[in-house]
Amino acid sequence: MPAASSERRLSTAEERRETVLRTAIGAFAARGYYGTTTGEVAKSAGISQAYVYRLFPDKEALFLAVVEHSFARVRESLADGVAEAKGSAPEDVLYAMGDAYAHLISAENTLLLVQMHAQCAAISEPAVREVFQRGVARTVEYVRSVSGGSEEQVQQFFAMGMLCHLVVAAQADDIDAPWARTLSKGIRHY
Amino acid sequence: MPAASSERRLSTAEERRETVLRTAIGAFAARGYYGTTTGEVAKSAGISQAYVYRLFPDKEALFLAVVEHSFARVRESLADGVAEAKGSAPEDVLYAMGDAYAHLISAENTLLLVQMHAQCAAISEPAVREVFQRGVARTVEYVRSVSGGSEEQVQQFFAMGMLCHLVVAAQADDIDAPWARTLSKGIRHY
DNA sequence: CCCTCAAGTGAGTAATCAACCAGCCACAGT
DNA sequence: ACTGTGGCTGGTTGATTACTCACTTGAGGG
Repeated sequence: MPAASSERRLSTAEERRETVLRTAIGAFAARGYYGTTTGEVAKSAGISQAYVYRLFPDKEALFLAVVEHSFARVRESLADGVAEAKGSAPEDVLYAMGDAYAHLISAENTLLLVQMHAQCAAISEPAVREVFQRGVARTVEYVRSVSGGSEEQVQQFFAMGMLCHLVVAAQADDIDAPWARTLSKGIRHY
Repeated sequence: MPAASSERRLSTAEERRETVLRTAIGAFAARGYYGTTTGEVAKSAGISQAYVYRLFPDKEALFLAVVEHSFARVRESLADGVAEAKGSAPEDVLYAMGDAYAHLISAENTLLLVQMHAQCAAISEPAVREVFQRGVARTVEYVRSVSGGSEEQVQQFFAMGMLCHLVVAAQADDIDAPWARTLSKGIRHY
């Protein structure tokens, strides 16, 4: 397919790389860095396993790209949230971002899962740790700057985000028990 | 098998099982369920890989035992904290438990790491999810009952706990940057 | 019609994994 | 001294893994 009208045309190899990236999020979401095979990634992208290695130098580079991509998507969605904030007070902006995040993780919960797995892999994979740190750093600074919230408010925002991870992993919102209700109280999910 | 003289004496096989359990925490802490081999577990316990399979039916059962054990240790340490609380108001008790937890994860940070990995493995391993749910449930109910805190207070307690996971994974307390200070603010570490 | 070149694959390889088995060895009971 | 038993291991297996390479296919240009 020739470039036709689009000016910023990617080469087809780069297109492939991007589709692999998108589908690989779904693959890594289930069992993380160690538990996901390059064969599964290939299958989810509809290409041969060998071709994964033409597009990415190795499994690690692939995973790093996936992690970076998912951090970027999260920040995008936070930005969408800001646009819908009811006011410009920190509380309004933070609330709107929380809402946007809640929408995101119910629409594409794979992003949430990849972030969890990245956090785990960061423990003993230095390259993952570096990317993870940068991702967290950028997100924290973004939230701080766009909301103008205090240190405590920003910290609280991320503490609630982490609580979401726990709620999802323990499937607390599918369970009707006091402990589950206590953990998920006030956490919106759509 | 005769009980010999001591009634409280464990059979040596069960002793072994317990030492394997303790050392396996360290092994799984690094790379989690999928990334840790039974050979590594054996090495950390100083036994042969084959003997791991005499003590535990399979890798999954071993990991489940490790997860359960680490949840139990966490609750133990929370209980220790309660004993040192300055008063009996929910705030006092919760603060004391937070302090005990902070001590625990700096003395044996492998526990924290195993909990993180269990949380990740819970996503796609039903057996792990079950054990993880039970562990979280018991801990939440323990914190609630012993502190007498409100739903919000208990939730807040666990949100801060989860924030600790993030801080550890991102090594935020080793980093001198605004984002890192914002995340770790008020989180005690010894 | 042939050449080129990039996209894409089938069939491997060497390494590693969980799990198993046959048996060694120290020691307790007789 | 003989024997059984439980703790423990070396050696192995079949499956799976990350990664490689020789090869095919198809489009475009001269």
